[in-house]
Amino acid sequence: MKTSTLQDVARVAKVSTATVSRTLSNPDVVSESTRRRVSEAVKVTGYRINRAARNLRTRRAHSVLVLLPDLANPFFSTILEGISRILSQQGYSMLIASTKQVHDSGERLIDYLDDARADGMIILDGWLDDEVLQMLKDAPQAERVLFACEWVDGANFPSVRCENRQGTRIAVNHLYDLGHRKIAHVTGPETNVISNARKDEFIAEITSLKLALEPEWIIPGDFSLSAGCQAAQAWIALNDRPTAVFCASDQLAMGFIAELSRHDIKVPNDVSVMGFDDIDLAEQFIPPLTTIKQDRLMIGETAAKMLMARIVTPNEENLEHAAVLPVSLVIRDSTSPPT
Amino acid sequence: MKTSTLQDVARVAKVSTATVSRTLSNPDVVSESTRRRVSEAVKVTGYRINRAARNLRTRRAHSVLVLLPDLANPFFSTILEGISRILSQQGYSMLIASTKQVHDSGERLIDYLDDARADGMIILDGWLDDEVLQMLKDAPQAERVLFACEWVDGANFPSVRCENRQGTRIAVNHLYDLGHRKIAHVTGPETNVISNARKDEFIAEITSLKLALEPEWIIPGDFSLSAGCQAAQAWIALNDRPTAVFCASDQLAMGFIAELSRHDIKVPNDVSVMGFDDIDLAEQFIPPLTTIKQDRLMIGETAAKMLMARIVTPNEENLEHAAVLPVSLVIRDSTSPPT
DNA sequence: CTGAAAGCGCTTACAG
DNA sequence: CTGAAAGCGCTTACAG
Repeated sequence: MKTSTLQDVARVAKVSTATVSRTLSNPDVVSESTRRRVSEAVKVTGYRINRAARNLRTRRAHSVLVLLPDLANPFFSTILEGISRILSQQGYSMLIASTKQVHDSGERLIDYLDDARADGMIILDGWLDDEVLQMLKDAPQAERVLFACEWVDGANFPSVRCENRQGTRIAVNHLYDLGHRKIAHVTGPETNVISNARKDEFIAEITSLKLALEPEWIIPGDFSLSAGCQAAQAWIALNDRPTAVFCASDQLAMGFIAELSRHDIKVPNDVSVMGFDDIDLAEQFIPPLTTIKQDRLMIGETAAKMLMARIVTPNEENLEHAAVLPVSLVIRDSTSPPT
Repeated sequence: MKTSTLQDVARVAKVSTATVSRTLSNPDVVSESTRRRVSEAVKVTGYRINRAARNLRTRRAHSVLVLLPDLANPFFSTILEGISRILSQQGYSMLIASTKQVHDSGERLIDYLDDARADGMIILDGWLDDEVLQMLKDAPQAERVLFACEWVDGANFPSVRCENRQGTRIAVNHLYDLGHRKIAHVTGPETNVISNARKDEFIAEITSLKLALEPEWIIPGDFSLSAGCQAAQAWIALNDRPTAVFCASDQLAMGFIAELSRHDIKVPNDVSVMGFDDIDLAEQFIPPLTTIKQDRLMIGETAAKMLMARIVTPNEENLEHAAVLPVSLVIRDSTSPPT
């Protein structure tokens, strides 16, 4: 049972391959009777288009690369779901790679675009080497590279992100409204744009609320569970402990709380803790986590739509260049008035 | 800056395209001096192979589809990492799709193989329709379809899975050794092969240990957090509550514990609870979860290696057909002797 | 509305 | 060791 080609269909339908091709991709331009004959022939032969051939001919890979920092990070799964939904609607496939593996295999990221494996890429990694970044920036394909969640200050890549600063203000004000006046912040990684946006806005908002802010109340972290544990130790060691802690990610908050619980410190009774992201587990955590929700499905869908627009109509004038999506406060049980 | 082709390289190196192609794919067959000239020309022209062209010519997609039930499920991320590692070593790309999206887009799963989008597929979804399954089974491409974690009773697909039955015995005996004599089981989905393997073995082991087993002690679930919550309510409602509960997944166990904590029932003081899988969060959960660890990285790597062997040498006689990987007991804080 | 023909960029027998 | 040539399976101007 060899797979049949356009030729086979053409022979059975007694038309040219050109006509079969048209019937399949643009049925309106052929006559009713031709359309019927071709569909019949397609059915009889069990024809499936050969995408490798179509890709070569149309100079399109019909696929998009999604670059993750780390495949094992569950933060990204819902974003992938959103991306994949849009791509698959448009007949595109989703290729996945992690930065580390691309690097280890000796490839350059730009190769994916150059060698016709992908028509564009969505980068979810804020940790690209300057060298890699420079290479992307200089390439003519740069306009088919889009950042989601992360972005690059100074570079002109299209991007999708959430309202990091507004989310931070909402978080601080939630704690303030509960009555907290001494609020600490556990940051994400020092050199990360998201992390810095949240940290800067945290400081700005604390200042504008005229609250005290000791330098030790900004506790350095890196978005991970284990950094959250370490941050908790730092908080425990403080003489003058803030009554509330705003963590730059849910994972940080969970690690923070887990470590506190090992020291018999109760959340929210002894200290209020909140996160950022609203990952799936935030709701099931004990206590369920108060956090700032990012709509990750929408981030994924928006990123895919913006990229597809650039792929399909590359020279369009008014392409959306940046989307900043709203966030919302989700109040659960890890925050309460200070006691 | 148009991308250059083999032709361009050939022109610069003053050889034929055939020679350039050989130099790139099989350097040993060309002369030293040719090799130098060609590499030089490749550098000068910035040549990148066009994979669409190569794929068409070699009748290989150089990519593998990984099918997930649900992109948003973090259980799979480490498996993907393992798969991707092996694929990328061999110059293959990883395509990701979810069963639902394939279905919604009106495609058939087998199309991915038929239309030259993928050379093989790894299925991580145990929920395929009978119809879809039948179509895969009958297809000549069936030998390039491999199941991982999940498998299909009766069908002859190659598969990779962990020692579900042995893991279950280890779990039951861990609880038994702690002194528990009344042990409940929260199952996975009713029609799932993994779930049933674990349930059947649970019953067998309880029986062989000559322990009591009331019908209500087998609590139906479906691997999810929320099913775990419901199972906890069922357990709470029992007159004669088992002192230990073996859950068929970590997510179930976490939901179970979360719900108990809402009712002020302490784990492990009031009841011991353990899971299965050892997902990333098991360690950070409160209390850290005792569980049976599946090495998901190894599952992914093994699956990819087995599939690649079938793709590269399809007619090999002694291809490995099934791999069953070991599991191990990870003792943390959610289990203790009964009080 | 339809067909003949060129060509996308490679690889690979075949011949030398 | 190397080259000329065919061909993978499509799509798309061009001509009618």
